[in-house]
Amino acid sequence: MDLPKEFQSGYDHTDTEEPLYSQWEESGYFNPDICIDKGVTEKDSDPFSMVLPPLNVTGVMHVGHAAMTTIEDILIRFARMRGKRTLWIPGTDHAAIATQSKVEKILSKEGVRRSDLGREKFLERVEEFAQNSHSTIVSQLRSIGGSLDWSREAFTLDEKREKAVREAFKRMYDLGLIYRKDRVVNWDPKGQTTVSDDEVLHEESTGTLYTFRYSKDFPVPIATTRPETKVGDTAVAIHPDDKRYNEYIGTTHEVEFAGSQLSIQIIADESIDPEYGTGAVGITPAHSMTDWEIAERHDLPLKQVINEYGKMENVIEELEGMKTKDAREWVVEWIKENDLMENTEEVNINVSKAERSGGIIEPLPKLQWFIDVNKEFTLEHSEIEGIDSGSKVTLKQLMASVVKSGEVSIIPPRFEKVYFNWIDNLHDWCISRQIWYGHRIPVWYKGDEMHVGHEAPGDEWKQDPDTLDTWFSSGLWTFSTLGWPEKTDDLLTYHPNSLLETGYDIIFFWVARMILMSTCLLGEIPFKDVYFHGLVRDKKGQKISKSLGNNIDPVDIIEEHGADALRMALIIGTSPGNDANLDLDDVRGYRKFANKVWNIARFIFMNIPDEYNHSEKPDLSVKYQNYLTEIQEKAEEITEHLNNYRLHLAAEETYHYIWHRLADEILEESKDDLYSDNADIQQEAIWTLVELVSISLRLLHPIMPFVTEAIWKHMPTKERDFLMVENWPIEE
RNA sequence: GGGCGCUUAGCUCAGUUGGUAGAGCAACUCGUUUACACCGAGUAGGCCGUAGGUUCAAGUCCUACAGCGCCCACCA
Repeated sequence: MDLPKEFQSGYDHTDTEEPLYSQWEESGYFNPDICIDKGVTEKDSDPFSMVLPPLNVTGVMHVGHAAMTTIEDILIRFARMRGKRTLWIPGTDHAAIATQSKVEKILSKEGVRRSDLGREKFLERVEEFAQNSHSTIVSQLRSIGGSLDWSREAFTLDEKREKAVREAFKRMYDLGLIYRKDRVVNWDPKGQTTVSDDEVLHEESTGTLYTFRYSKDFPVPIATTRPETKVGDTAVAIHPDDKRYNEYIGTTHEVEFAGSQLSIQIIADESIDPEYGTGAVGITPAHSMTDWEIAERHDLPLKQVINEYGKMENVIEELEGMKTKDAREWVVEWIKENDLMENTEEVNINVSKAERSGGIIEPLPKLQWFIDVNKEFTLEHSEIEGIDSGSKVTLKQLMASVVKSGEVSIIPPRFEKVYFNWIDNLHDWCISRQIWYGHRIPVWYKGDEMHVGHEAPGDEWKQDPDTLDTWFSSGLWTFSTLGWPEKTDDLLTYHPNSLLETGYDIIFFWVARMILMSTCLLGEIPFKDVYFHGLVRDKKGQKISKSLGNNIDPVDIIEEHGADALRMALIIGTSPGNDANLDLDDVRGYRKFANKVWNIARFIFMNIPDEYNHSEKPDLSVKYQNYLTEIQEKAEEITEHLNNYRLHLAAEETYHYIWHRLADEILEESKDDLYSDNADIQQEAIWTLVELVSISLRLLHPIMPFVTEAIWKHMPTKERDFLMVENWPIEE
């Protein structure tokens, strides 16, 4: 066969990949409905659905995103070729705090603060920024070859998702699961907002543990690392069995400490460790989460002495307005001057910081919105294994049970432990934020009246100024992208999702929250399988970070070596849940592989006789029959690997077969027959080789879609217009 | 304080259910005007972290230990 022009030399990804992606897109095959219309997918075949973890509109993609997209695209293409109704929904996440602080940083370079602009103007700037990021991200997803259904693209902050958010909020409020209360929250003084427990990072550090008494006649010494908060104490707690102090339980003492009049009750609480410090803890209900919980149990009064800016308040004049750090020194001095200090000791402490802003968390009492994870409610409708419709459940129980029963299965399974451990320690989720970018809390106030719903009941009603934690809307993602709360066909067909593929770093933030939302609101699991991939590190195994300057831009790699090569490098040598290193030498190697595949096909096509008809199968000698049996077995193995999410093994097997078996051996062993004068022998050889390359290309397509599709255009065995919708070599 | 992962060829890592070790890269030798130098043929290189145990058989299962890394946890 005469080779077409583009086939006369080596493979060049630069003039292949972009046009191919456009052709795929124009074909409509990324959309399962069109696949059915065009007859490449059976109307009643099994669905296979997945969402792309929505990418934050904070910036551009990095190699980690490229790896994620690659893994998902491989599984999606595999499912599509197996004839499933395959849906993969793209989307972006507004990433509230992250995006807002990014834009604030940009503005600060212009010398502008958000308060200078006001809410509306500021939000315009954020949206402009988000829009730009979005365009970049979308083009990056395309360049990697992601076969996403763009017609269903979603954004966590678009109109449809807003509807879902408000509906979810209202339903959970009506169930009593969302409540508004004054309680101690993680306050980030730098970001000027609350954050959830999961957004707080604990850093090891050293500090001083001060042991002292409030006053000379106070019966028990206490120990603390934060003396400045002690002006807000309302109790001292001891263990009920602690013989040293239990005669004082139930007594109240009026003391004057650091200029403040304190009324200290001595109470007994099981949570106190008699071994630590003095065994007596000064309880500061307003400025410590655990103290607040103790205070709740004992109905203790609360006294706030630190404000939202991390400064002292409600204290004597000398301290008023002082930063906590300076106040600590002042109070320590006061203790010493009054001869109350009994001991000081260097100890390890944890410093709690806000994940995004780096601000040091100040626990403060604030009126906020929460999701109650322990409250019992009636799950009206349930399709969850082991939980009947109408059962009394808590969110914690729901979250635990679907994983315990195996209805949601986690890969690799070791992450189940991590998940359960998180649930065991779970507290109510603070969902309100004081930032501007995000879903406004769907609650309106008029005087003492409150309305929860989709819109304001009237003109005089004022909406809550706060916004929702970004993970509230992300938690709805598996069904908000399918049209919920409408009962759409998509929702019926594609929910629960078949698979969720994401990084293990967001197991709590996102995976757990999706399970919470879906089980609660739909009475359904959000997905059947969860596959966790690891982090992508640099060649030396170092974490990729700006400060190390080892950032690798996937777009640069794609331009230089091609998306296929990058995809292969990101898959081979990795295993589920483990971090992987990306070495550019590997990418170069796989680029060679793409060229190799190209040349294998070129060689075979060159040797196809002009009047060739592949449907006329010749009689095959044992040698050629064996080649076919062998590839069939290979294909079964590879299929098995893909079915079990062992992508790295599938890729390796495919690579190895094509290069070192098909090219190095089979092609060489067939050359004599190809050049034979005997037409039958020639026919036998070429027919088998065409068959082998046809199967090979189909096996390789999910992993290296571009080069395989480019070759497929010239395949004599082609049944459909694109390889991406051809049948997988192994039937289910 | 609790939990998890890793430790296998010079480097980076695979090794699904236990059957006397694999890949890529690097190195070395040789070859090639005939699909591909983005090539081929070949060579060398490993008490599979340490110590025990289970088993006919262990890189693979169990126990302990060590080094490295990670996650969770507000001992005030």
